[in-house]
Order: sequence, then structure tokens, then C-alpha cells
Amino acid sequence: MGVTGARRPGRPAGGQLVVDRERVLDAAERVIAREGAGVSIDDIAIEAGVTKPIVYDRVGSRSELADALAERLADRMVKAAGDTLMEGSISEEALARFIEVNLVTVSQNRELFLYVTGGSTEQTALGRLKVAERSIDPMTLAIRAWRDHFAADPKVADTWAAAIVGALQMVAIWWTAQSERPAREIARQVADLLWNGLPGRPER
Amino acid sequence: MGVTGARRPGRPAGGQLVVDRERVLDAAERVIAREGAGVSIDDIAIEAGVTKPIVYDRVGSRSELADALAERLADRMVKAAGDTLMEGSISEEALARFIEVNLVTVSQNRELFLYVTGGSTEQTALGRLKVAERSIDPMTLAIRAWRDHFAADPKVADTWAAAIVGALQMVAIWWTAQSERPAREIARQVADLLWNGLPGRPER
DNA sequence: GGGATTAAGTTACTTTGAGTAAGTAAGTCT
DNA sequence: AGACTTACTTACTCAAAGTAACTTAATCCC
Repeated sequence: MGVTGARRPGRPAGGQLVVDRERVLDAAERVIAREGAGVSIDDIAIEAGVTKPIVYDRVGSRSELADALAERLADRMVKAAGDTLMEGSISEEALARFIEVNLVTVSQNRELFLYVTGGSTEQTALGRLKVAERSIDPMTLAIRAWRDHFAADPKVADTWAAAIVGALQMVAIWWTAQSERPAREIARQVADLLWNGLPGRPER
Repeated sequence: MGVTGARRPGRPAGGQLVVDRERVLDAAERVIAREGAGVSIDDIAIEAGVTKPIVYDRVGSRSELADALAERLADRMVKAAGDTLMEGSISEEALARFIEVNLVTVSQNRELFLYVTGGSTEQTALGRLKVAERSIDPMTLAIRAWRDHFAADPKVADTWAAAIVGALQMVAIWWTAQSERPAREIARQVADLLWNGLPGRPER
């Protein structure tokens, strides 16, 4: 049959890709969400309706897959956080909302989050760093701009960004592994720490 | 030859173990420090002077190995931090010293740190949580005791502990992956954040 | 003192999953 | 029509986790 749509094996020259990179990543997300972070490349290929070499062609290696998924998740979180954290307007309440959105987004993408923060065997936790960079960079910029705005030394920005991203990641993991406690409560507590510091507000 | 020391294969009944659990873990640390976090169980067995099944017998599985090494590292860090973080005596300077000791300890055990925070493929980042627990628990106790002492609400202790441990871990990874910047500087910046909060000290 | 027993190992396997090489069908170009 | 190209597949290799089954030396007991 010359039906152009139903061809399967052995493919054309000027033909379009059946599954492009995005579709592979979509499939990876779906199967990770469903089966957990322990999925194999084969599982992902099957979910995408292709075979393993296609996944390697589109994505690269396993760790590149993790990186790509991490980028997507980080972007999703940045987007979800929206403008809760814009320069001049920052406040403890805004920070709490930002953190809450982060927690909720993580809980909505729990397995994916565990997958990308789980690291990639070989390069271990350096993968986790790479994951975080996508979050650290915007955070660095936000802090720097904001400190500039208040004439405070912006040199601390990158260190602070790493610390804050690390705190949020760990709280997210810890929280999702726990029996239910409202995200808002946790977010407020973390915001309290990050805004007022360990000694707490001057008077209370 | 009845030389009791030189026996190798096939071993006795009432005899002592040639390598106990501790020796296996020691060997694992050595080979990880030398070869990086990508070592196999076989590599560890060889370093310990035995074969793979012995490692499994003494330690359990690969993830149990990671857990055990994590406990050791966490204990080492708690010990190294010593009494920098004792209840009543806490201050921004004490906190900075505590953080600096943490950073230095991590850099002295870099590959091991990457190994244990790298997670264990299967259970991914939940392993990282388990790693952290050993650090979170003492931190929780310290914070709770300290807040009690100042009549502040101690309910935030566990959340804060998770946040702080996460911040320290991420800063440590980020810092060790960087070109040289003195640990003391980084520690002071993190202490500044955790003590004074994002807006900074009242006057400055 | 000489078997049965048992502890402490080893060798040799199975299994799983990452990554790749080589083949094959459907189209395009001339 | 035949040469070429592209988009895939099948079928492998290789490494590493985990396990089963065997081997040897000491001890126990009579």
C-alpha cells in the first residue's frame, strides 16, 4: 500500500522525523511519571514508539537526557514562579509564595524531580549541580539586581543563590517524602528563615 | 605448612573474618578517593583484597554501601564541626565557623561526598535524603533546643534543618566545582544569609 | 586419629541495561 | 532504472550488579 502515513520500518529521504527530540523527552517524562525514576532507555524508547538507537540519536546519552529533562523542569518551575520574585517588589510574603509555588511544582512532578536530582551514576552529584544551574542562574540575577537596587554588596549573589536553591531542593525532597503537611505552612517557615535569619525577627 | 597466617582460599570454622565490614568500608573509601565516584563493587572488593560476594555479605547491596558511607561521612562532619554549634553559645561567627568546617571537610572528602550525594540509580534522590538525615537530625535537635532556649517556636526546627542542610550541601558541591575561592569567604557569606536573612542586617 | 560439620572463601554464572554496528526499506535525484 | 540518502530496525558488545554452587581449612566429637 502506498499509504504515506502507515509506513513503519525503513524510511524515506526527504521524509519528516516520526519522533523528534521533543517527543522523546515528552515520552521520557510520561514513563518516568508513571513508572518512577528507575526507567531504562528502552522503556523510554518503547513509550515513544521507537527503538533505543533513536533515543540516542535524538537525545545523546543517558546523562544528556537527564540534563535535558532537568532544563525543562527548571524552566517549568521558573515559569510557574512567574513574577513572584521580581526585583523591587520582593518581600517576605512574595518569597513565601515563590517557595510555595516551587514546592507545589515539585510535588506535581515528583518522579521527574527525583530522576533529575538523582544524578547520573557516573558523574554523580555534579549532574545535580548542572540541574541546579538552570535555577541558580536566574536566582543569582534576581539577587544581584535586588541587592544592587538596595545598594548592598551584590558579590554574595552567586553564593546565596546556590544556598537558596539547595535549601529549596532539600526541603522539597524532604517534604514530598513526608506524610502530608500543607505546602503553605512549609513555605512560610522556609521564607521566615531566609528572610529573617536564624535569630528570627527582632521583636515577635 | 601449618602456618596459620598464610592461608588464602577456602577458610576455617572458628576462624576470624579476614575483612570485616569496617575494612570493606575503609577500602571503599580509599578506592573512591583514588578513582572517583564511578567505582564498581569489584573495584572495592579488589581494594579490600577479597572478592565481590564478600562485599555483598558484609555490606549488603550497592545502595546499602552508599548509605553506610554516607553515615560515616555525616558522622565525620558532625564530629569535625564539634561544638561550634552548641546551644546557648550560638552566634553569627560560630555559624560561620561551623559552615567553614563543613566546607573544608567536604573538600577533604570530595569524591566520597560526590559518591554518597550522587544517589543510587534506582532509588535516586531518596538516597540523598537518607544521606542528609544523619545531618538533619542533629541539626533539628540543635535548632529546637536553641529556639526553646530563646522562647521561640521550636516547631520550625525540622523544616529549618532540612533547608540548612540542603543549602550547605549545594554550596559545598557548587564550591568544590569552582576555581579556588577561600572557604572562609564562602562560609561567611552563607552565614550572613542564614543569620541575617535576605534583606541583610538592619543597618550596614 | 578420622570422619561429619561448619565457617569463610572462591569461581563461575545469570541478568540487566547502556551504548553501538551493521543492515534494510522507502523514498528522492538524474 | 539505477545510485544515493534517510530514517529507522535488528542484533550485537560490554560492563557491572547480584547470586548459586563449589572448595578448603579448621574444629567438634567419639
